[in-house]
Amino acid sequence: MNIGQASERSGLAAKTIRYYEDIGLICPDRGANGYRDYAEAHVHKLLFLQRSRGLGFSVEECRQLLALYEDKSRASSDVKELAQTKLNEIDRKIQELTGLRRTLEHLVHACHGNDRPDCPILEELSDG
Amino acid sequence: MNIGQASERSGLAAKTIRYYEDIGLICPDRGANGYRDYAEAHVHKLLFLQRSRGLGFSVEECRQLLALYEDKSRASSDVKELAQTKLNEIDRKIQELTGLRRTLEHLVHACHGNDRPDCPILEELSDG
DNA sequence: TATGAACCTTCCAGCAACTGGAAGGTCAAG
DNA sequence: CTTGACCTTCCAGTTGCTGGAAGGTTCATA
Repeated sequence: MNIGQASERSGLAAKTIRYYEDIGLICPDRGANGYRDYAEAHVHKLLFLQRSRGLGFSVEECRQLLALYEDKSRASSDVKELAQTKLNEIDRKIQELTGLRRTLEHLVHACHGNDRPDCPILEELSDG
Repeated sequence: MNIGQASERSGLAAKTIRYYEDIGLICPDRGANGYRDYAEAHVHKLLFLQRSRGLGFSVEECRQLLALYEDKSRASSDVKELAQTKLNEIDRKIQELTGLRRTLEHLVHACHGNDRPDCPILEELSDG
């Protein structure tokens, strides 16, 4: 199938699929007209990428996961380790954002938000 | 003062400060030797930037906040709106990450993580 | 006075992970 | 035969810096 359909099937933009090819993640055949030609296996791989990206793995991590996926002799502990690391990262991000949220909410609350120029948000940003 | 000290005082890397100058956020004087020369007011502005970036505002949003800060006739509601929008964004991000976290934790839990190749994480990524 | 370290300058390139657009080739329908 | 929807490649831009090269300045010390 052409890239348009592969895009529709995988949920990835055609541009993104070409980019993944550029960086060596996926390599479709080519038709006589030079068009890329995707088989089911390719779509499967694209979906794998779409899902793992959606889970917050970086493209490089996706490359590792894909390699593990295709390595029939892999140990599941390798995959688990990758996922656990990512889980920890996500936890850290959530904590950071939650802290931010608290501060910002506090500021928004303190600001009366009217026509007058005095503003606790700017004061805080200015004076720490 | 030179950029090195401005960097130390503001907590921003010298490179970052030069970058902020490139994009027109801050414009120090220059000494006879061509060195940048920062006054207290500049350091103040840099600290403002450092704090607002730390609160998750984009550089463009920081530019707006800075403009509001320097506009003596601004309304505090303008600032509050910006902060509220950012707060909503942060909320959305937290929710998204929390969803991710749940999924990933589920997968990590389901994977026995041993030497054998069968792995629920890869199965999920592969088959959705 | 010379020298060396520690500053400072500009410019160019690159990171992630795409996205947009230009310029052009191909294909199917009417 | 034309129109419009595809497809191709290539180049540039996004965000927010960061690293490095090549060179100028300043200051303390030998």
